[in-house]
Amino acid sequence: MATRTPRNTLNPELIVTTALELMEGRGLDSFSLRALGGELGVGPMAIYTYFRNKDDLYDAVRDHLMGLLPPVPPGEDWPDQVRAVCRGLRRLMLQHPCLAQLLAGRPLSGHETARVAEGLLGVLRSAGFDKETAARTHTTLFTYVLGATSWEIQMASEQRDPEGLRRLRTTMESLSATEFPTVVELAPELARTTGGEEQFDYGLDLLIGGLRTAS
Amino acid sequence: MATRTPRNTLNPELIVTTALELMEGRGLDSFSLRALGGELGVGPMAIYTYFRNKDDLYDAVRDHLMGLLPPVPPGEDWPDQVRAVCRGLRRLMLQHPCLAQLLAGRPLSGHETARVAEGLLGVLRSAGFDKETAARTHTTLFTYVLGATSWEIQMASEQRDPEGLRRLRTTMESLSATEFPTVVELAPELARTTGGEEQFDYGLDLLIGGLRTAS
DNA sequence: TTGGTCTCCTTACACTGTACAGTACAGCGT
DNA sequence: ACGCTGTACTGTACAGTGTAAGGAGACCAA
Repeated sequence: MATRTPRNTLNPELIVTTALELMEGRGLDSFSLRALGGELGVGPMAIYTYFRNKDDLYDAVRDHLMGLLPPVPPGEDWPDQVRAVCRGLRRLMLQHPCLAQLLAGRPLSGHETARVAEGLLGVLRSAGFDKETAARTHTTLFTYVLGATSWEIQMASEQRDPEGLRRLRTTMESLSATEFPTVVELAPELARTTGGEEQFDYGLDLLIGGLRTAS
Repeated sequence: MATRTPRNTLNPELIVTTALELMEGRGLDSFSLRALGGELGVGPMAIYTYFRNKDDLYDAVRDHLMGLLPPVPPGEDWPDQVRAVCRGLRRLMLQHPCLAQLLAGRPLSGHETARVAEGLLGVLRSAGFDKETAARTHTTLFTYVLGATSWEIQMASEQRDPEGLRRLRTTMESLSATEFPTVVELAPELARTTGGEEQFDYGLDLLIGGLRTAS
């Protein structure tokens, strides 16, 4: 008991931001309470003073990240506003890859998350959509962004990893051109459309186009 | 060493099907190689004779599940065929909830997975889409189904769990009606649109509608 | 009979989240 | 100034995890 860490070195905000740094630095999979405690100069159990368990900490980090989303730009027509919100969420997920896993693994909660939902729902209601259509559209857009961007992130990380790249190649080469002619024929296009803003906007514009003609 | 398990009790197919049963029974999160070995009457390390590691086993289970997807129904127009493929994948994910996590966590690979891609790409090419549009549309549809159905599964499991239900309620009640008027106003609709075939088809038809007008 | 290969076993290591109990300190009412 | 209580953090321990390393028995070819 020679050196004892002073009192009140910890608080929820510090824990969340430090946890976020670790998640982004070494990846969410190798994030552990022991590593977090080590970074904070504290034992792993100290975290439990502020969070009930690891999942609660995950929720807090997720909500913190959602707080970084800019508000909806005013004064544009609704398709541009919808585009802005969806692109913003995609950008945020790309800048913080752990956000994709945090969003996929647990149900939504938190103040900042509600703020984001409020923004998108407000746009849709102002555009004249009735309650049910606004809710349906919100869920559709959100799940599209989630699925498309998660996929993009995963593919990008697979292509960064040499082992993953080798796996992709051998997978492609093992496909018989007689059994899967279309896949083999479209291999270059498929490789090109596994991510990128262009691919994201393509699907987003399909949704918005469908919304336009439906209303 | 009184009783020794006989030789050749194991093979990849048996391991995959047994692993699948365990994942569906107790959930993918609590699946472990020790539990799998126990179910097979074998030590955990025996699995490594047939799979390089746990992720390789995941890939095999995923591909096995993809093999359960029925082929594309012939003789219909392309929107109905696209609907059939997407609905089929959703149904499969709902019947085997672990499939969602297996699809989200690792890149695609495997023979049966390629078969599914071949089916959808073939529909799109036959419908007259050019190579690039077919590839883009394929990726868009796939990521939409993945995101929407993963979300649906997660919300359903949250609503089954009493603790999760309580969490959802308190989250909703904690939202100030003055700060988040639209979210509070649309709470009933949002709760209704977190899943279900109707919600899934709504988004799917937006995409197909967008495709129709775009071409 | 010998040698090799295949299949499964045992042991061990470095981790994980977290339950439980203990300890030092701050601020309180008396 | 005293003792009490609550807070913040520590230490230890438990039940798990994936998997690396090496060993042992069974089969088969020579």
